Amino acid sequence: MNPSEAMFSKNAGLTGLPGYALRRAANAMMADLAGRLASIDLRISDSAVLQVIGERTDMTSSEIGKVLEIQRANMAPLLDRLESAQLIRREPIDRKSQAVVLTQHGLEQLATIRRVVLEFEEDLMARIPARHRPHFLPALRALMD
Amino acid sequence: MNPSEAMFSKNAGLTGLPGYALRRAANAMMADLAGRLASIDLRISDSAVLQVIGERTDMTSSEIGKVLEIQRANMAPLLDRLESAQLIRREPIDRKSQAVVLTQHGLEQLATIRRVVLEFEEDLMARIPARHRPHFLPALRALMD
DNA sequence: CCACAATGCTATGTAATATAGCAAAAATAC
DNA sequence: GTATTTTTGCTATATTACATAGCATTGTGG
Repeated sequence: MNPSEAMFSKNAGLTGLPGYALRRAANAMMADLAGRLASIDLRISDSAVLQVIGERTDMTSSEIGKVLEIQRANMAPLLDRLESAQLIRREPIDRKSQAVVLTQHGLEQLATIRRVVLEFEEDLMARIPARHRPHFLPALRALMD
Repeated sequence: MNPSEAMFSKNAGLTGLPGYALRRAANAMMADLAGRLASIDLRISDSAVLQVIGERTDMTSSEIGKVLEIQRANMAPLLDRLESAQLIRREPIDRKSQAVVLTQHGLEQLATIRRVVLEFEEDLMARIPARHRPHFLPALRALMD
């Protein structure tokens, strides 16, 4: 079934449309992941930030933002939150920039995050029938730019 | 590349994770569609509601909500907005329920919506490499429930 | 008939994302 | 080396989707 078939057949409703299905699947996935992260008091975007600064210790706020497509304006309160929770520290690089680095507690939480996220990702893939599975990520990446 | 490979290789960053890629793809898609619908002053969820009541003229607010997974509480302001825009009317069924029906203007807008959405869906599918394309919707539907 | 469920709704909160603007510092162009 | 432009980090605020709690009324099944 292609989009125009889906639009004019009332069988599947809007769920026959890939764009609509994409939205619904993403919502369900986000709710699932948010639930899993709630137990460690983190939001989805918090965990994404912690994951990227887990690799490098010299990333600035705007670099993190570029990687995750989070705008500078939104990074500020996000990092404030992580700093209040003692998960990160801001360390001056020069008089303008600052590195965002994990604290000890942040490093410990990151281990948990990695476990939770990995399990989540595996559960997600497991729900996709095997023959479609290898095509899923490549298709998404084509849509991401 | 499977999730655990992706989590511990810094090549792809988080975009190697299907869940993260799903979120990013959905965001990009939503922004695109929202932009296309902005020209006719509609939100994505507005257009979804108009599309479902285009098929039947006897749906109540809560039935629409069930189909689209929009909660009753959120249907009220949404329908208010569509009613102010003269796109729908609420017609009493009994003293409790009411049918949500398209006005003449709503019917005209629906034609535009269908055109815009169909074009959007086709553009979306066109961005996915052909070999992955047939697997995309089935995979998403497996994740939706 | 009466307990229970459904309907439509208000009020409110949360999360992700967006825009506009700003001061200071750094990078660059000349 | 000074001048212009860009970058950085930030505040304030708005938008959109979605969530929870509660409520009065009405319909329905035992």
